[in-house]
Amino acid sequence: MEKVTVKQIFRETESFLDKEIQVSGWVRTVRDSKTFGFVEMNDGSFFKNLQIVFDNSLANFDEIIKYTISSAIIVTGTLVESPGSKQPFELKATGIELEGNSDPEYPLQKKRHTFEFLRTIAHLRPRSNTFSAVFRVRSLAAYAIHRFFQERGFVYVHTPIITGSDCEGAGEMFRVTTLDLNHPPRDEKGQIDFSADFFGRSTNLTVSGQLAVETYCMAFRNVYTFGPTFRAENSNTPRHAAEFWMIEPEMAFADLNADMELAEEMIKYIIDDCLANAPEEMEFFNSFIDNGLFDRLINIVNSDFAHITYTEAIEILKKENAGFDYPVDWGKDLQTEHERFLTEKVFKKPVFVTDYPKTIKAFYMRLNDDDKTVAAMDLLVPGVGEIIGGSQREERLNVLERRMAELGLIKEDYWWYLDLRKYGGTRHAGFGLGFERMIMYLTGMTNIRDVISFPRTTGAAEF
RNA sequence: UCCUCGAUAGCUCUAUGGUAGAGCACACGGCUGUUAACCGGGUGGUUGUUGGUUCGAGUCCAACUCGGGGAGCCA
Repeated sequence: MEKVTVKQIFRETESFLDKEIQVSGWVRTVRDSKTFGFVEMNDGSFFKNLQIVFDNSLANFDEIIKYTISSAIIVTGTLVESPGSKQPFELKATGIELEGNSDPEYPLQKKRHTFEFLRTIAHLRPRSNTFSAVFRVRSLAAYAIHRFFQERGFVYVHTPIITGSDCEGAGEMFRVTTLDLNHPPRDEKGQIDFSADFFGRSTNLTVSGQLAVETYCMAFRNVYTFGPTFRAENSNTPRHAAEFWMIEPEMAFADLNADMELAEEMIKYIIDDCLANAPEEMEFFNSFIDNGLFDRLINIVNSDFAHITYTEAIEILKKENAGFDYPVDWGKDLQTEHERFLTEKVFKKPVFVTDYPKTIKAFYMRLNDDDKTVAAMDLLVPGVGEIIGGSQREERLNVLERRMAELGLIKEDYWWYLDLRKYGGTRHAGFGLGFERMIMYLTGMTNIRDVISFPRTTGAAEF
């Protein structure tokens, strides 16, 4: 007898109709009557459940009607067209075996739970509809991202998780150490002596693979990283986690315009791919999580992203004067309320904001001819805000060294980074995409804790 | 870190300062095509913790703990 998955049954129904098959999975609910009953079963291969019909001709009928939610079962039977309107077919069971019982205290009920409660049972929540859909889409989106870059000849580079450079400059870092924290070795000044540490120096978890991937960019032309990053920021919001995944492409012989073209193409590719390959999940999100989701995503795919410079953005915001809590002034960074106003009220679609003042951006961003702004871009999207930050990098050694000096950075710490400008440096550009923020945008989920399997946030690392 | 809201049965939530409640889950009974099945009766409580006000506190006050939302920072 052929063992099949629920996904196969849904995708190739014709080849299984009126045939005897075997399926296995977990009970979602049992509805029983005096002489017959229904088991709703999910086998993990597919978002939707399979309805199984059984009656008291089965020897273990009395046990089956008592199966608890999430019991593991193996079912044999014939796939038939269903008289019910809620499903096209059902499995008429000739045998149902209990593989593993589920304790009656199983905490997931059939009714709705709050996401807050489900976070406390992060080991069980993938069995719920919402999380089944979220993590299936997360997997597909990751694959789509790899395919997008691989199809374009980008080389996937694994940059280190443990980094010896304490100069990535993207936020607070987690220290990595094997020193005895109760009795750390001290130098003559009484400072902790990290030369006695495992790596012979102070090390941290990476906050960005960008500087490292730039080195491979100068060898492979077009490259990308896709891996975990860590920020020890004490920020407690629905959009921040201490451990999250980031995609960072980097292109040689490319300027800021090419960078933005790549970002726009990538966003559209991921959306298209998930709509095509996870239609049931996306339908679920549109119906139960975010009613405007399809309209928004289709609008993104079909529209050209807007482009404005930071200076133009400031002019628009000053003219609109929409009662902002924070003042709008050239030289100050855009606040969340300003970003959302631009993308949600002014443009009503994704918008690239470019050419920020050099004083509010990182040292490696390429200085524009006006000597005041840098070739940086942020992509703002309705609902989420900033989803991508990128720039053309400063390839001119003397300008880069001058910028570092202005910001008080020590040249010797960046010796290998500066070497790239000495040995055949070229224009190059890249960006960073927060993977979880992309998933939030794709699914309509509003809390980052609900798109990471086991989220790590300030004060929370259960599981 | 700051501001703000919240914490009552396993879950989701009601309860004017005066007897602790419902739906779901769970166990039991009923029902010949159910659809988060339905119907019946049943089990289930240190009201987050500590202290205070009061004849009397789930309810009012204070601190703490945990959680949500907003802000800062960012992806």
